[in-house]
Amino acid sequence: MSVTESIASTTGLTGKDRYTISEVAALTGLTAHTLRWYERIGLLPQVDRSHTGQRRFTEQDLGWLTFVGKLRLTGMPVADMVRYAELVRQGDHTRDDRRELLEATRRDVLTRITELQDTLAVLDIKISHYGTACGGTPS
Amino acid sequence: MSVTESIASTTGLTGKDRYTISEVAALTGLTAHTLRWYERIGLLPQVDRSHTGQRRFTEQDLGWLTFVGKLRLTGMPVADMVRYAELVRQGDHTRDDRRELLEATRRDVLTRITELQDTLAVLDIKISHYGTACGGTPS
DNA sequence: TAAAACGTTTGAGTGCACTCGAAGCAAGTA
DNA sequence: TACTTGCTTCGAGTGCACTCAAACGTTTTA
Repeated sequence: MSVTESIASTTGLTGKDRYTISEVAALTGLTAHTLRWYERIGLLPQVDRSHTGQRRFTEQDLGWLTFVGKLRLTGMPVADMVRYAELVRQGDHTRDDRRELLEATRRDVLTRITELQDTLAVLDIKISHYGTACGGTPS
Repeated sequence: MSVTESIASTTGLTGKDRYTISEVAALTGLTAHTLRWYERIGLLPQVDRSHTGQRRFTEQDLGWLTFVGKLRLTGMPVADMVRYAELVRQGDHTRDDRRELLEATRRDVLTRITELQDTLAVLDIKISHYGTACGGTPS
């Protein structure tokens, strides 16, 4: 979604409606290899093809990839993301499952934020020890 | 450090000063295999041995493992943790390097927290869409 | 038209962080 | 004494998420 928006906002247009694999690689930071792999495992829906069989990504695909990128940052396993993608493909009757999956993910993210803040506190303590000339062993 | 402290606070003693590998496994959640592997790669300092050659972990070791656990949560590669452990072993003249390493890690952690909060916002938007009966495709 | 740049597929390889198995020794228990 | 449990080492295996190679087809530029 945000990639789509940024294209729209920086070009003043809706943007092209078809992107080659190398364009998408440049936009997302993923490699072409990874994009093909994502499609193969079902993390990307069936990508449109040109008349010669080359991939042509839509803005929807870009939006989905941006979201997947965020999920990846949470440490969600690819298999779970594939599961979510499958639910989306299966249509409207999976809405409850999807919401639940997202809520579980949300809880995980909150936990991870807490863990990281905890770690941050430990790091600050250690760094402050180094800052002063206290000479303690950092264990 | 916190493991040591919690032992001290729950037993009212300083705690034993030597722990078997299975005790440490139970305390840290790591497997005995992993603990041996940590020592082998230099992530743990040389662990003391009993007269029969069995490992006897000290409270210092426990504290170090707790810290390593925190670093692991940040996604720091094991190789970097080994590097830090080496600096500690090399003594006081590596203090500056160590502080710098910790400060770089601190910056990484802050970045990751920001990323996660960003992801949280996206999740909240999506969840709110599911919460209301808006029927939009989540892409 | 020729060359380069980019695309396709399948299947195999890589790097990380464990994780396990096998073979064997040592201490404690019935 | 026999059994159980736990320890040792070494090297191989696992699961994840890519990552690459090979062989070939297509599109664009000079």
